[in-house]
Amino acid sequence: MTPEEVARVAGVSRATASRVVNGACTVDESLRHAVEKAISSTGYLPNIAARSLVTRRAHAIGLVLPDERRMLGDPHLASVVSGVTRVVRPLGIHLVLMMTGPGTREQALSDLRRGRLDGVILVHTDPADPVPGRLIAAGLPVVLAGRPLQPVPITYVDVNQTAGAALAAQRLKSLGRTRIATITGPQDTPAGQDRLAGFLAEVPDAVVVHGDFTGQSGATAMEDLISTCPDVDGVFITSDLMANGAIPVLHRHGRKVPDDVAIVGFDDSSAALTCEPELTTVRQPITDMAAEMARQLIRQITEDAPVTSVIFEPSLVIRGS
Amino acid sequence: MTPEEVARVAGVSRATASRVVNGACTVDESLRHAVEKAISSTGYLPNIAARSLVTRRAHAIGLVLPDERRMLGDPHLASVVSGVTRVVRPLGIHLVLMMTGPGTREQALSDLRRGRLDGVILVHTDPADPVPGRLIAAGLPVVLAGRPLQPVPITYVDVNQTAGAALAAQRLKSLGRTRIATITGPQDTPAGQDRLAGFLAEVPDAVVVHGDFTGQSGATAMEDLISTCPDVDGVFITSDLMANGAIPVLHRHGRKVPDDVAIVGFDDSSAALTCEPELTTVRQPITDMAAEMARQLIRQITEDAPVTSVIFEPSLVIRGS
DNA sequence: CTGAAAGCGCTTACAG
DNA sequence: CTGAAAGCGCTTACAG
Repeated sequence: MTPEEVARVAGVSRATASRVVNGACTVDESLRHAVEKAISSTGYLPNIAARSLVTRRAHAIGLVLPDERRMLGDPHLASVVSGVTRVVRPLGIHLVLMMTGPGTREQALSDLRRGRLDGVILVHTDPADPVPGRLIAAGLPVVLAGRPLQPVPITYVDVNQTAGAALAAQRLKSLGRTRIATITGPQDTPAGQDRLAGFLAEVPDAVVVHGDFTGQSGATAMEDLISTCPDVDGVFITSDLMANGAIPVLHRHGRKVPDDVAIVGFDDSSAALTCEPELTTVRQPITDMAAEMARQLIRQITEDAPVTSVIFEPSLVIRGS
Repeated sequence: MTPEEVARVAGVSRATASRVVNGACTVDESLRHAVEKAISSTGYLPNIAARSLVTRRAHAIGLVLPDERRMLGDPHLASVVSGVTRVVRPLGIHLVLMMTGPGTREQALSDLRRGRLDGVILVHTDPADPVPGRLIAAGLPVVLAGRPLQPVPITYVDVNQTAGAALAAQRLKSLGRTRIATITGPQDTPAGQDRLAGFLAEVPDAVVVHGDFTGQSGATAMEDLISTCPDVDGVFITSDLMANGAIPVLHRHGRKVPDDVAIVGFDDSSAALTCEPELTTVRQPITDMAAEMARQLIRQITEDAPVTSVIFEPSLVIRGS
């Protein structure tokens, strides 16, 4: 269990034992072998705190999420965690989850500074939040999930929102729909803006009703839409969650999906499968995107890489709507 | 930034500075004041790795989740994280998320042993998984989310599943329903078993159809139920997710909810609100339960508390179904 | 109540 | 290639 023990059993010094543990290539083959044997026979596990103290690396990254209210019912969380875990786990890096609460936005910053965290991934950050700016100013490793509202020099990964919206438009048009509408996301977010702009570029005369990505807002927006534009026959609903709320409203008004009204969603989250019928939607590869965020963050930590952005291409998943 | 600096500015020794930082009560008031001033003027933040090295405490706990496939679409994750965060954050304890992947179940155990984690909360552990047993055997701090299938001496927190099922039964009976059924959860889990047993205790002649808590299984089970028992007028669906899948099937068969068939779910997760109509359901206070798990775990870590179990009472949330 | 000193378990120049 | 030694930043008996 103790490093001295390992060294003694292997007949070498502690320094050599340490070198073997850390995979240094400047160790004689026979000594390396002896040490490896000693390690497995003693069941030795190096103490991370001691290592961190000298290497100045915590081997932990933070995933900073919005508050509980905004996360509840969010179908992405598990996928994001899964994607980050996939790259972080093999490296022995811990993923620490920080859900924003009242007065705790500075926690990540402080953890970074005191060496408890090597970097952070920021999800759904409020544009008014000063913390990201301070992280960048301090030169600390940080990656954003999604393009920031203001163009700041920060690494982020996103899906090509505009292209996704175009995919939805093309689908609706190829179905021969002529009275087309869209239910938007919040217009103070890049995703909300881009999905609308991308759609209007393809369907300039689309009817626009505003939502905020939640199921509740999808239902309300659909009520609006039906009364404003009763002959609507195709709608691009810019999140699966909103589609989930909107489709029952159509049913209640006696419209069949997709016969009377065709629907295309956005996300391809688990919410797409709880729609009835199952939702045709624009797929965002969330898990892969999360994995890429982790990779970018680790690059920044280990080799202070330049600021970049990586954009994934969306695809259309055709189901029953 | 460095502890020497703080000590020098305050005109005391490093030991005294350290005592103030750690809130020792054996420090003269005036010195304490000087140190506090020096800390804030220098912006000093103690290094956690160094502290961990000597206190042998990582100030981090693990939340061990099932694999991605089982977590996808799980509406509880955000609530659990939120509840744990609520107690852990003020204590400066990190929450590290470990999503089980192939060949990684031992990670938590190894982290615990090498002092990277002070304890773990295990969620939805596979009954066949040997890891929990080894954790207990090693005397490591661990808390289970939900009663274990086999009675093992381990601390857990759960909801009173039987009482919850009884609540559902009483609701259906009070509505005057006479042809009552239930869609069960997996019968190899305590929750699945208890919700069925509790319901049958109240409605011995209930029709029983099996599900596995997923939306997909809810839909399938409801198809079965309608053909087996076309005059059913009330059903206890033992998870909100299953209800989410089952209700559209009823609509498709022309049954109105709740007029023709009344539905009671279980969980009161976000899935209850995406049902149409909104779901009447048995509420499990997941966030409070998660907070309690964290508290129990911390007690074990700091004072090796005895094994206990704490059971929360469910309540009925009446909505539109 | 306070300070000098030892020690927690590692890594890594520095000699050899 | 290898080992003796210093040092990472803390805490905590131990004297005083």
